[in-house]
Amino acid sequence: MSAPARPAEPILHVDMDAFYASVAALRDPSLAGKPVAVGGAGGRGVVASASYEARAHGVTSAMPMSRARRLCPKLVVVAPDFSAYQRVSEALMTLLRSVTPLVEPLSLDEAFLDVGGSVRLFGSPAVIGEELRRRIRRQLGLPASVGVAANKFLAKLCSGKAKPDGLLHLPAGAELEFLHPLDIRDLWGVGQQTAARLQSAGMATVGDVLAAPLAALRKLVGDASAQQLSQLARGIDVRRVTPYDSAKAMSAEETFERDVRDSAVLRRELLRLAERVAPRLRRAGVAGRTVTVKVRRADFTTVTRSRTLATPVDQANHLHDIAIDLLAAAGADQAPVRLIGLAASGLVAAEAARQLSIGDDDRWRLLEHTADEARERFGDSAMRRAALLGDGPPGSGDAAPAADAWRQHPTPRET
DNA sequence: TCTGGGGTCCTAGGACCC
DNA sequence: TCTGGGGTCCTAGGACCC
Repeated sequence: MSAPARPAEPILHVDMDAFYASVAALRDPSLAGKPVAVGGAGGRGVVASASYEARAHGVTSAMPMSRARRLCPKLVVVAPDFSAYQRVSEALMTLLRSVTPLVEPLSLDEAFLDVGGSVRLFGSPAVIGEELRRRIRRQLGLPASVGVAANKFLAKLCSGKAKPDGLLHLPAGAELEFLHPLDIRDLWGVGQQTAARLQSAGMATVGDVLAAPLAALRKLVGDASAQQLSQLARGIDVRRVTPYDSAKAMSAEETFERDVRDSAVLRRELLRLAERVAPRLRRAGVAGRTVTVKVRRADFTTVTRSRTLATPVDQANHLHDIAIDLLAAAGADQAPVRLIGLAASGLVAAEAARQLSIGDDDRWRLLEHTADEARERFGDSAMRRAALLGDGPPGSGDAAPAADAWRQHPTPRET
């Protein structure tokens, strides 16, 4: 008995349509058919997701909400609810995994599937794609689009062209004809800057990139991008569908409603950010070797300062101590600050980190571990630092003194 | 028009080692 | 006495993606 041949186009890209806006309409049916934008309603909010009715007025994601409202006066603005998206996402991924274990989530609402081994059970990739769309609609009540092609790049391109609520199958052999007339912005990795560079050299379509000598591309966009663009323009993409990839960094950041000059407020916000990042590190069982503070000034210039440690960290108090130093190094006291961020990267397994740590302060570890358990049981608001109690949202002005308790413990040494 | 938040990857320069 | 080249790590900045 011979196994069925692997189909020529085994890759699916499944992508929910206007995901956050669709979930909002599902929860509040009165929103159906209306122009809806999900995102920050504050002065500095941007659109995270717009319904197709809103898009008809020119509203797009990442657009400042103030501009979206001008473009579409009847726009209904809805605050994001990430726990709801998370629940829908988990149901979606479970549904996708019923077809193949080779599911690679790209974000909450999209994933690649390699269905090469599933065709005997479930039919051709296009048949599987249509069945998934039906089941997503029936079980989740939401529209999704699907691309079917020979590789990830082409499948994602197809799902984009199939939107909204459609499926596009690109048969093997038709790739070049399909790609040739597309805009350079359709190439993965070509954004505003790269597009401008390519255009300056007279390139407008994927066909133009295909015809360009590799050396010319290298001069325009650098070695790695040139190599990638050249391959993609030929419809070549050798990336495999990989079901699990460990995180490389974890971060949190906050844009203030009003620019902040008070460094005490900045230090307190760093504590709040450390309290968001540290539990996530521990939940994932990792610790960070490198800590980075990001400061965006009122004029939108962005400065980062980082430090790599001999001992990886996963405790908020350690993150905060290092962040305070980096904040000063970033010159945060020199101009009003618009945004502040904190990241842990160079993640290593926490067990390995423990063995590296010298003179570990066990009481702090116990304290944070206890806090983790309380959060697991009662939710994230269960445990809060005394220094942060009574705080309003960032930028609301009330400045509590920094907690002295934070200073009373050793900080991991630098390399 | 006035620009969120969470990520990944690339580039370039300098330190350091062999 | 002056000068190599490659490899790796670290830092800073930036482009891009959803």
